[in-house]
Amino acid sequence: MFALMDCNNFYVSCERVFNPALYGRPVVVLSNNDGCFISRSREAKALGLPMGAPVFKYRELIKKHDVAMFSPNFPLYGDMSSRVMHTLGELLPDIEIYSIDEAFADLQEFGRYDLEQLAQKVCLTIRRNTGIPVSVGVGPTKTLAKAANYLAKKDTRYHGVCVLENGISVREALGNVPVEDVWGIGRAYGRFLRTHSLTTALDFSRARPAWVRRHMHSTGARVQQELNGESCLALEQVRPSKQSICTSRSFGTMVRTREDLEHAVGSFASKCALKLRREGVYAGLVTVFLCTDACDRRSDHYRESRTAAMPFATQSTLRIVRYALDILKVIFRDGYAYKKAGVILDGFSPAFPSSVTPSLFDGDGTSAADSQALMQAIDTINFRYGSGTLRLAVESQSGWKQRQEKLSQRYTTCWEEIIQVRA
DNA sequence: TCTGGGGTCCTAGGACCC
DNA sequence: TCTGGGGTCCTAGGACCC
Repeated sequence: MFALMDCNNFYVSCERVFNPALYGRPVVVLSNNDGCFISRSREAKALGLPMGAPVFKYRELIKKHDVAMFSPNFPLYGDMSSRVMHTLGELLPDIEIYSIDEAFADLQEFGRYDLEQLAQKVCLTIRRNTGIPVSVGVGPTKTLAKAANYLAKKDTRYHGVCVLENGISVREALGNVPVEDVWGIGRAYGRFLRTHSLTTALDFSRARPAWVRRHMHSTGARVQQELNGESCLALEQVRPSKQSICTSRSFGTMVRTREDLEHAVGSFASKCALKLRREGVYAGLVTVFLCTDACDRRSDHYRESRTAAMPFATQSTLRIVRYALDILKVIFRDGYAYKKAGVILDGFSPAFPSSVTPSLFDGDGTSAADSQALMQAIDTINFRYGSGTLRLAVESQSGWKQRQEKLSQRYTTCWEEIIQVRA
């Protein structure tokens, strides 16, 4: 059996832990740039604020019901996530951290336990240790555990825990899961399946396997097998290393000059290089993209991206930023109001020096080893004294700031912003 | 008249996830 | 005025190899 633990409206719950006045009130957390809703409390959902909807369309409703809004505070959510996962790992030793707010657990060694009780213990302990409310779904496959979790959250009768153990309870439950909400199906396939009168997870599980494979390929076939109790997806306890790394942002106000875009793209490239070093891999390709506002119907649009192959794979901020800025020179067009830009790294090699061949004719005077030591020194200083303590001149926020008007404190990761308690 | 068979690698596009 | 950011996997098709 597998369990899936999922935090309830995680980002909102993180804000509430440090601001108890928010309990019982409608609360939302916004996307970067304060653009749309990415986490909603139960009260906010009840008001009809949809996931992913732009904030400006709901101004009146927000004002009328005094909805509390927050800019996203990822340092806080990341730290709270690791606390939740730590507690979960103490209760259930074999876990796969699937996302910032979800983890699977293999329950093989709990064969003789009452799984319902075990799941309840998980909820209570995580709530007590971290303040974060969670739901737990249990089933014979990961996909069924996901479906169980969906029901645990959706249907209040389950009180946050749903265990699908025998064939009958599985079938009953799957009849209550809309087909597009099955893990791995999604909106597009959901629409397609509905045109063939397959509206629930149960309908889909009973469709002809050959038909499913023809229209939804191997992925769809696997989803169906998993729904029918045949486990195809194992617990992945070691996270596979990343294949690409991306840093991109929308701008708070339009960016028009090349200089301002250089500040943005330089900052994104530098951030990518840092992520690359944390991942422990070397990038061979740099991509830069930029675009005007796709939602703006009055102005001309321009979007372009270009990829450059670097002469050898690197982790160096200096090199990666230089290549990114070179690409920007090529794709930048004067006269447009840019809304968004980003940098992507891929073409990874695992480790230096075994699989990275340095260039014999590399002309910038720094050996790979020197640049390695330099990056390490910069990272150490920035870790100790705060990110951005040492940075390139081009990394600057001038001209491309994001909107971030409702930011809460970094209560758990920054001494200056630690919570204050009055006696 | 008539033109094989078996591969690999890469990319773009479309789907999915959180 | 105003619409996020960061990932994965799969397939088809083209270019190339012998």
